[in-house]
Amino acid sequence: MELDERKIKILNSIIQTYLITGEPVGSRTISKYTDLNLSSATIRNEMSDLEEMGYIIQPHTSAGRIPSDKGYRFYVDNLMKEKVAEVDEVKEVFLQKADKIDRLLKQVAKLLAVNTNYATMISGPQYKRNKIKFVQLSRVEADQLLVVIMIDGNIIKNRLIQVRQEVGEEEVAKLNIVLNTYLQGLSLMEINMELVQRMKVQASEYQEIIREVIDAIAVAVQEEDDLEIYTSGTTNLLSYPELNDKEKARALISTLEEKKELTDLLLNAPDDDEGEKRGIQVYIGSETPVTSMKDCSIVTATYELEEGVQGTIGIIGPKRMDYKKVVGNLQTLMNQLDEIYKKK
Amino acid sequence: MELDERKIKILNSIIQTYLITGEPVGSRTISKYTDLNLSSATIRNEMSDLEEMGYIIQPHTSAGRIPSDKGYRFYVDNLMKEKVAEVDEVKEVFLQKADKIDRLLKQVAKLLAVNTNYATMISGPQYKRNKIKFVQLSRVEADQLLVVIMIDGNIIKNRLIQVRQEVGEEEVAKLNIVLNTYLQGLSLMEINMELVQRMKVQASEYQEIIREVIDAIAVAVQEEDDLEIYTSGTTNLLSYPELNDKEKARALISTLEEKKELTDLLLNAPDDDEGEKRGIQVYIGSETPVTSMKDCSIVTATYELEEGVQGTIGIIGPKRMDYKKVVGNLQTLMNQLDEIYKKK
DNA sequence: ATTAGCACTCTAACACGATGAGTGCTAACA
DNA sequence: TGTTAGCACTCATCGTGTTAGAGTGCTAAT
Repeated sequence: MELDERKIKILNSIIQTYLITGEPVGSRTISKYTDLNLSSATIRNEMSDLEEMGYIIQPHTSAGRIPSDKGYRFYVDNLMKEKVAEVDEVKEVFLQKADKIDRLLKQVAKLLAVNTNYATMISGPQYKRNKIKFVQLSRVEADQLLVVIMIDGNIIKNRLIQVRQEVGEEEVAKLNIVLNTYLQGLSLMEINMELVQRMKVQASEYQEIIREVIDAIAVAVQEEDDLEIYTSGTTNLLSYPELNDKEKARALISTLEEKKELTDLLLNAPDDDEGEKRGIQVYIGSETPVTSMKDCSIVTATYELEEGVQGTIGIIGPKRMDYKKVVGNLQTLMNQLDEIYKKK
Repeated sequence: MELDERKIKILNSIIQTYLITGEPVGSRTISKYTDLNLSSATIRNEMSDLEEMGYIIQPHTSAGRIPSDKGYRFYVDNLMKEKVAEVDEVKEVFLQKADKIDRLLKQVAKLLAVNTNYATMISGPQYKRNKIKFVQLSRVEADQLLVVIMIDGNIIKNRLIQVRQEVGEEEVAKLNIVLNTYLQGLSLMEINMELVQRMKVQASEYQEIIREVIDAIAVAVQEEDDLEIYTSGTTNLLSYPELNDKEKARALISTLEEKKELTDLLLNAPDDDEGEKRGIQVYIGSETPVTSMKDCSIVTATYELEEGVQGTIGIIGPKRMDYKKVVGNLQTLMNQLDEIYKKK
């Protein structure tokens, strides 16, 4: 059987209506509120076909139809014309220029959650590919040093290290010079053992400290489990009747709170492909890798602050989420980010 | 009417039973499972009295009784003998010695949530009374400086500042000396204008930078809105039937997510009074200052890591929460904290 | 190919009665 | 005077039966 023009129109109608009402839609509704001028009986036949083809589902014998995952997928891929989003507020928020990046991310998450009325999550940027801007060693106590590492993108990490031998101010100053001469401008991957050896030679009796510092840098920069994920609006999900199985809702919000499971989702996001849809990905129902979200849909987008500093934003809602709006929102958000961070 | 020995025993029985079952308890249950050897009829009379006195409530005519807020209050104040908690795991967690304090707090929150099956919240420590351990100024770009501030308790704050005039490495070194000579060992309150003036004189043409740095310190140290609050186990609350009004549950979890409203609760916690109950506070039902938690009880405790570095932990559960266990848990937790941080 | 009409199915909503837990009251008892 | 047995009463809960309405699938007519 083929998906002809008319079937597509009907399918679109069904999905549109369902997105708004959240209730199964019947043949009569479609017949009345479409410009096709067909009787409900005809629609019924078409719907029967659509069901057979797997685009829609009947929850029970005498109910209307609701879109299946396949139906939503078709909608997202072919029928949806993106809305130009009305998120001008975004700009406002960014102009406050939150200096600390995590605060910014929290704001974005919240803004999106309020705007869309879905749950949002956002992962902090990954630094791995980044270069060390400078390293600063300071003496706290005789046997305690503070390492401050600044990475491209003005991200600052601190690390406190204990050393066995005592060090004085002058040595610290000397070490600072060594460290910066060798490390500045390097990414973590570029720090190899040969380099470390050379540094150790330079540091003469303070080899151990060099080793400690390198370790600290590695930990601070890599810090896989430091992947911060901020969520917002999780309780929005409680207001969608299709998710009101209590146990499921609980599991869902729990995953959002735990955050562990979300990492996969956010890290495996596709790269920014710079096309119209720039790294925007839609998971529908069982397409998502997280089991507790089988009844939801997730839209993710990859943002990039500066070269190589990138993270992911995700929006979680019911399968009948307003895909247009969500995608639109994300798109403008990405643009805003570009505008502010890249053109700066 | 007086609350005699027998009435107290009965009240205690009712509360105990209700804590376990979560269902209204009837006269017959008490008569059977108490060593008072009284018939249900007698119990009924007594219960009638207790109701009149306001300690218990009848949800509807033909149901058993449940404790009122007043009843719980009496229980907490007079009847409860604290359980010695079985939170030896706490020690384990602490020994991992999470170097970053916020990670530690998250762990504690989670541990408590898992242990008690209630929701927990924990506020990061307040630094206000703390002394500056050292200040470190570093040159990032010609017109961009990084201020690293370390406070007692090894808490590190970073601040990036823009300056109008350009500064070279030597000036930064000089400024560092000035800053540390004047500021080391001072608390924010002790930095007065006179001191700032003296520093400015020393810094000669770099007065502006001194001002900027002081500002940065003030912001970084004070940072009221930076009060981090971590929550955990919020979804635990969904499993208590008495909180399953959907709208209420939503509001409740929402407050926990928003965190704004929690600040009052956590900041106004009473000081550590070093007695047996060391700063542990119990809010029952309508006693709490947060409206969405009218149907819950909250237990808060104040912890202190080092002199002056203190914050608050809160546990939120249904009114029939296991007060003994919660208070016990918090108490051992406090002790552990003391042991590890103070005796060090 | 489309449509009107009809029989059929299924859910949601409501009423009804049975059940049982629990109470309050009264009268008898120690 | 305190305690208890007994009984009538209340009320939430649960299962059942009924009804209304929405929606379908099929068939026959257009």
